Amino acid sequence: MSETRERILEVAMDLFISHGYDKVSLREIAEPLGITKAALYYHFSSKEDIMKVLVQPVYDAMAQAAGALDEVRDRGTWARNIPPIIDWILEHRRLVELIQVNHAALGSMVQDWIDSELHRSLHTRFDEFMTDESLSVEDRVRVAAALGVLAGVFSFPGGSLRTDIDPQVLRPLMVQMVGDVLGVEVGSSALVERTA
Amino acid sequence: MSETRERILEVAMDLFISHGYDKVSLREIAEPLGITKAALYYHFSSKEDIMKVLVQPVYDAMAQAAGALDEVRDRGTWARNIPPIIDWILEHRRLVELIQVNHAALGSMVQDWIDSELHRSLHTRFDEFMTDESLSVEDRVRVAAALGVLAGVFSFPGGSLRTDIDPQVLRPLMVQMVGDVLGVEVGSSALVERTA
DNA sequence: GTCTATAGACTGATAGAC
DNA sequence: GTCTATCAGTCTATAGAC
Repeated sequence: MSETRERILEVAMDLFISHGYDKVSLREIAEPLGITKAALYYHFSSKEDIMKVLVQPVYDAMAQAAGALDEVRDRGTWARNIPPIIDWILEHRRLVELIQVNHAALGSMVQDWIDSELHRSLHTRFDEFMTDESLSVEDRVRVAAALGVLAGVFSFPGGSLRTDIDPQVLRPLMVQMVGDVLGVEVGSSALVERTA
Repeated sequence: MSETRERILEVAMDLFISHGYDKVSLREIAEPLGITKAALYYHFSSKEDIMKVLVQPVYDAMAQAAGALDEVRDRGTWARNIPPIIDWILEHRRLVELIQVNHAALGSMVQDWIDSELHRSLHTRFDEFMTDESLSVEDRVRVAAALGVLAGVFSFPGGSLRTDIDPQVLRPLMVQMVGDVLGVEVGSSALVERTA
């Protein structure tokens, strides 16, 4: 892959996080790279395309995670799949930030993407889960809250948590907290369901 | 307060949540009200002013909460103050959504507001908290995660949780989950203390 | 691969009539 | 309080030279 293309993605990632997708112009992305905005169109078909390429890994990961969680919907299964998810998040902190900050911008983009590709099935799957009457309200709310924990750690005002804290310290804490919220033991080795 | 002004705020709230602040034009706000965008400027000094008026209650509430939490920084104190916060959130779900969705847009606005008013002290207070070395990393992370729980319940993809679930059902669940994350008992005893 | 130049559209905001 | 008309600015995207 082209060297310039990579650098465009890096600069775009930084600016989309710090200023937000909508506020960033193509001129602002091109300038620090020493090129003009017109040159960007050689590497990407549109501004939205840049964002799409950036967040693609997230949807890939979500599709994979959703697939794993699809078959059995009990807390034990969730618990088993959580540590890898947390690892993924810790390795892609910037990506989590990108999505968190650009909630609104991504919202309208996904509306368009949803008509094609796997986004449709992914969106449907999450929606089905949250409206699945065979699951208790408590279970569904707790899953949403667990995702809130994972996202919240990186979106706290001030941002000091994002940068200052060692991932090695953060990981066991996150595992513990998600376990607390889901009401299950999510040990690195032992996976014992906590019967309430 | 003017009737039209109220209706402008309602329409703006809806649109800012569903499409995002940046994507909503003044024309789109005025049209459903049967007026032109120029008329908006009689009621508000700018587009940003509309947003500012909408989110003002949040900062007021945050300032109040921060004041209460300022004096004693132990988990017991946090626990005692959580139920009222949850009540506030449940009564202002739309407002939480508004902030959640427009993270990026609000970010750059707050940058400007911070030079004046109480926003500066509020921002400083949160930042101090998160970098306070006298608190353990675990405590700080858990507080951030607890906020993630509160926000996460309302920002889950699909939005079914936002609308479908009865606040009366949600409240004890949220109290329980925040307690789980903070590692404290936020039981019914604390609820009784609450002044309705 | 990158440039200059420009099209084409939309936006927030203001001026002034009623 | 609301209107019409308009300004000045910004943006994405394209055309075509090099």
